Amino acid sequence: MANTAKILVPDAADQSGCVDCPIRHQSVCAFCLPDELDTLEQLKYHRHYEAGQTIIWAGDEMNFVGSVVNGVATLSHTLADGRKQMVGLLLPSDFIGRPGRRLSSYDVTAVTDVTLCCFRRKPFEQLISSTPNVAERLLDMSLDELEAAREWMLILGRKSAREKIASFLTILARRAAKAEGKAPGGAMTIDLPLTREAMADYLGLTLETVSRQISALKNEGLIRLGGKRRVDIPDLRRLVTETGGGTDDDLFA
Amino acid sequence: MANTAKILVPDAADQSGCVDCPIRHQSVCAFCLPDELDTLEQLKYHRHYEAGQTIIWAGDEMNFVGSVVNGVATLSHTLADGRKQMVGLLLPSDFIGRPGRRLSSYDVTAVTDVTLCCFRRKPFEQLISSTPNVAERLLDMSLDELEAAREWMLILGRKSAREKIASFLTILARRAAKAEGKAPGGAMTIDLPLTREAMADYLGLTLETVSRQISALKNEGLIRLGGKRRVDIPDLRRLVTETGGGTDDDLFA
DNA sequence: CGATTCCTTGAGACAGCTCAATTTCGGTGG
DNA sequence: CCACCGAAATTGAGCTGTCTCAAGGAATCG
Repeated sequence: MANTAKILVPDAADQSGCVDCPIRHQSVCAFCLPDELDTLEQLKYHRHYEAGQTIIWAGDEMNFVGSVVNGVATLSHTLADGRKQMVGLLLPSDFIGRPGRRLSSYDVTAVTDVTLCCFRRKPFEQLISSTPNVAERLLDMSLDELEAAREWMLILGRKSAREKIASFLTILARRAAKAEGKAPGGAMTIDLPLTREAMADYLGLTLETVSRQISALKNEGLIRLGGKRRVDIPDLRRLVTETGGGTDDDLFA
Repeated sequence: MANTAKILVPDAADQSGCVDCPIRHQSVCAFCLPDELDTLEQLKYHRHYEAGQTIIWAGDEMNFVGSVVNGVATLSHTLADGRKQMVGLLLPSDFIGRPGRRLSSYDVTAVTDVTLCCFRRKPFEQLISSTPNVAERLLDMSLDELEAAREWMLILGRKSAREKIASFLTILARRAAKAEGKAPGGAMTIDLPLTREAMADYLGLTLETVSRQISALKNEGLIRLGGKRRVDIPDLRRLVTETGGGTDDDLFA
């Protein structure tokens, strides 16, 4: 059930080559040479999931690995009593799955419609051994994720609710700027990919507290809301001031 | 200053070969063949730090990477106002530093006397390219650390103080058992490598709350204390019950 | 055995949680 | 285009777990 990808629409990317792939230069294949790309092209296949669908349950067998091509997905831990903590926010080019692991350690959920570029796990494991460029890129991506996780730990362990929200918005703003190839700063508008509840699961808060803090930032003019999901940041620098510090300090260093 | 390793005593391990190294089969060199070990042997050198010494400050230049041979070290983030969150607990065989990164992202501190087996960064980076066995092991270790960080995020974000303490003790017990090659379970005794304050920094609590929760577990007979640092766990299963669940569930699966 | 560091315990304050209405947004069908 | 509906978000009031501030007590080291 969990692995049953729903075909939403015929996918142009399935036909077109890796060369035109939107995540070509950020994903696990970023370092690949043209002939290596040809090999990948043989092995890859796309899967589609609707917003809200569970891609994999924690503990389920996972016979593929892959990259997010479009959309947003989350990794999360759930306790027996229902408490939930998000542990990964997967944007386009992020990698799902672990070579050498048969069972998923997390619940993986599509929060928007999602397209994955997948490889069956076994062939991909061979690929890693035979293609140093893939292994090297995967190591680098994993170390980036580890750093992000550790920054996140600082937020979870030591920041106030207000600082958590400010930090989260700043992270999104920075990622959005990077994705668009701009430098973050000044005035920006971001689209929240997550509901208040999902933000709460990200930040270790309740959805009510998230809502209250967002309202507070709004009332103080640090942000403006357009609908529920659109956030205007008139001055990113001022928002960063509210994060309590951390890596974000270097944002404008 | 930060990189000035203090020589405590002449070190036998400096003379003896990698073959006799206590972390030979867990560390980054675990997969190396005998001839590869010879190469490493040429490059490696040992450093010693006293308990309490800072090995590297966040932002400092780090011209080496290395493995913990003896002792315990921590990685931590510190905010401008002094709030601190530990983000890594490094035991023997754990790796310090990131290939390709010139500056340290964390404060690295020796909490006991520590011996590191080091490589200068540049040669090590070449080593990774030329020795797939090292690269592969490093990837695997990094992914293990990422999983540990994500488990830790669940603890930080969603668990109560009592559950945090129980989780922490359970993690230590499991690691200790693994290091001794035993299966965790039944009655165990562990040595806390950390002060109450360091435990608080690990768990995102204050030292007073840590102390109170440890006292509570003691008064309920879930643990016994021998001195400040020795903890008797009469029945690990019962302690696991108090962790609130998570990965620890599978401990006896 | 004295000193220092670490730990424990207490009392009061407060941030964030819980429970409970409303309100707003965004989509859907008339 | 408008009225309606359900999901998501907001806001309020009271509670509770953890923090803060403060005082004393134990372990470890010279």
